[in-house]
Amino acid sequence: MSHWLEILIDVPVYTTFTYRNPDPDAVRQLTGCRAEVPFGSRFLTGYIINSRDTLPSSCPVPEKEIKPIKRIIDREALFDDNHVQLARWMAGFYLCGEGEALAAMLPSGKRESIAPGTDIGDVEFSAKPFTLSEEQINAVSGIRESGGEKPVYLWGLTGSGKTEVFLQAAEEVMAQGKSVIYLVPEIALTHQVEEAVTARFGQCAAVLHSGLTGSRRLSEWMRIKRGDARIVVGARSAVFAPVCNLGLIIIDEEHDGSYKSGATPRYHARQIAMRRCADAHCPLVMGSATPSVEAWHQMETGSIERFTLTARLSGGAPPEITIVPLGGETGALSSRLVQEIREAKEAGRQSIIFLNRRGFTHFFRCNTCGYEMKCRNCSVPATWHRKSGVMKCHYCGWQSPPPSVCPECGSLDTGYAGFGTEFIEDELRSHFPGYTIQRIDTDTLTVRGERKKVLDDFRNGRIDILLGTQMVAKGLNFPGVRLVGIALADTGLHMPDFRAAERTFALITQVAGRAGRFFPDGRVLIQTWSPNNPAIRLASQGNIRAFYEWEIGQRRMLDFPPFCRMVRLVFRSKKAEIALSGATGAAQILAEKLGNEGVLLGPAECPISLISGNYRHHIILKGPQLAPLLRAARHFQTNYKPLASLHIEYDVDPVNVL
DNA sequence: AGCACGCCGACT
DNA sequence: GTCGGCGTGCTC
Repeated sequence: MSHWLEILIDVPVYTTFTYRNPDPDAVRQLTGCRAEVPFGSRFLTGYIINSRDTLPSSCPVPEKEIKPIKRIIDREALFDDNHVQLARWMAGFYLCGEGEALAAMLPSGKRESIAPGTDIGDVEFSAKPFTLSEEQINAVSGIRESGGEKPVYLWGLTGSGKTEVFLQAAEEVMAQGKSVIYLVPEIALTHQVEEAVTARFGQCAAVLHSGLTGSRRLSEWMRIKRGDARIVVGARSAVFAPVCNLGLIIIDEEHDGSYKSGATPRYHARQIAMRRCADAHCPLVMGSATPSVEAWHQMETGSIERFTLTARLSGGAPPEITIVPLGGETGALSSRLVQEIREAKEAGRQSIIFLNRRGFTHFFRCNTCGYEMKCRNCSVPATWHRKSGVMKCHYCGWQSPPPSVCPECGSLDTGYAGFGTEFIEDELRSHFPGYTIQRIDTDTLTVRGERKKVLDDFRNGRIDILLGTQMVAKGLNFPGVRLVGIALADTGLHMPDFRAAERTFALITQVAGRAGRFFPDGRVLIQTWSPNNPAIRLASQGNIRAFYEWEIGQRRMLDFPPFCRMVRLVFRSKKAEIALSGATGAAQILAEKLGNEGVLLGPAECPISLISGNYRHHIILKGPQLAPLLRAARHFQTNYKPLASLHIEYDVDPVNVL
């Protein structure tokens, strides 16, 4: 009966397209299905958002020139009007096309990049119903009573029992016939939560993340859509799960940066969750030991309800944390750290050594002329990987043989500096020849399932020292660990990014949480060049409140979030002049449109001015209210068409500004 | 985004 | 004389 189909397409244009329905008499629901459509000279996937008998007045094309769709892809609808409404809102909020927004929500959209992660963790909770502490009971009723009015936050250290509260709240909501979305930061952690959720809720659990194969993802999606699954565990994009009758969204490890999408549309799962929960009038609960500064500020000002969990349920005690100032030692491991590793082993216990930097050494430099080797395509140093014998770029993967003399001046007086995990591994082996030592980072893990084996070995005591990057920090719990050593706490500290302190603090606190969860004698050593830096000092004192007070003071003083909102525009081009002139021209238009409702910073080179051969300049719009910033950016976006060789990225509420 | 159309330099 | 560079405009 419907002759015309309104269709969204995943291209950066800001309109819907109208197509002819080749089979208007068929009785079949087309809205919510995908279709293959001719688009210019090619065929693309389109999303049917409406079907109607009269031609939409907005359609600029004469009736006879409207093309028919080629075929319908789906047998039953993938999405409904809620998704379309959400996509419309997202497109406005995140400055993208509606088709791009819808495509990002659906299981068949462009694949999100897969974050490197571990593929197994362990389960820190049992499947049985729990006996909850008083604090936990209060938190559960807080969630129940929040009724969607304001989000609830569970603030508590690792092991304080957040997960049990989440599961209890989920159970209550599901008992009322409603559905739950349970977000975790990365695929690695979905497995352990999935196991717990499946153990508790059986077949009504589903998983959704970009690591699943397309068909598996689609079948999980449809199970959820049909109401066969009522609790969904997943990473960022699971916030779009098509649950029937949404009753609760849980965001575990809320502070984690992977909730922010790194590609257009650059949405934040927390923002989407707030929107969905507000629409559904249902509770939103987040949890972390180290909340984002924004969330903390909202707790202080009362727009998020905080519940504090203090009890350490696993029977351990907070670890003793010691700062080891660097200097005066040769090598990467201080004698203090070496001594503590030995003592742990002699006590029959294990150590974890953490360093957030891969490779052997981070810099190659010439002591004569000051030359520093950089990636050819990116403005970042090339890292020496000794085992594979190459200099590598961690941004674009560029590789080059290591120079034997300075390529600039020919001097033989060259050296390496800035050690990585590979270097530490070497040093550990020479200090502890009889110990079993295992390194875990993206360089050592090539075979799928290898991580699980290494982590199982470690848990079962077959490894004395586990060494690695973030991978050893997130979500893992090992009963036998006595010592956690942070080889260098400073790595993220000096990044030219207003969140550097926040990230450093969170990372140290999270890593420290790996020690002493099951024994009262957990120890953490933090090696650093900056022992007096507030992020490091306060993390070592376990003084979380003091850190937020200090950091929020800094943000207030410098007028950064949460005291302002930001929209960032990145102009990139293979040609430096085009990136620069694009940004300069845009700045004029934007500044004029913005008026006095915000300030425009830049244009300036991005801190990482070249990535994969693209020169990058940016502009940051900053102001007390987001709406005027969005208006200015949207005005620019619609009225200004850049050269094809210039790419503009829009980032609303950016999480990093590199 | 991608792709075609269209107008100016070094090649069989 | 042509091949092909990438600037420009459009996609129902």
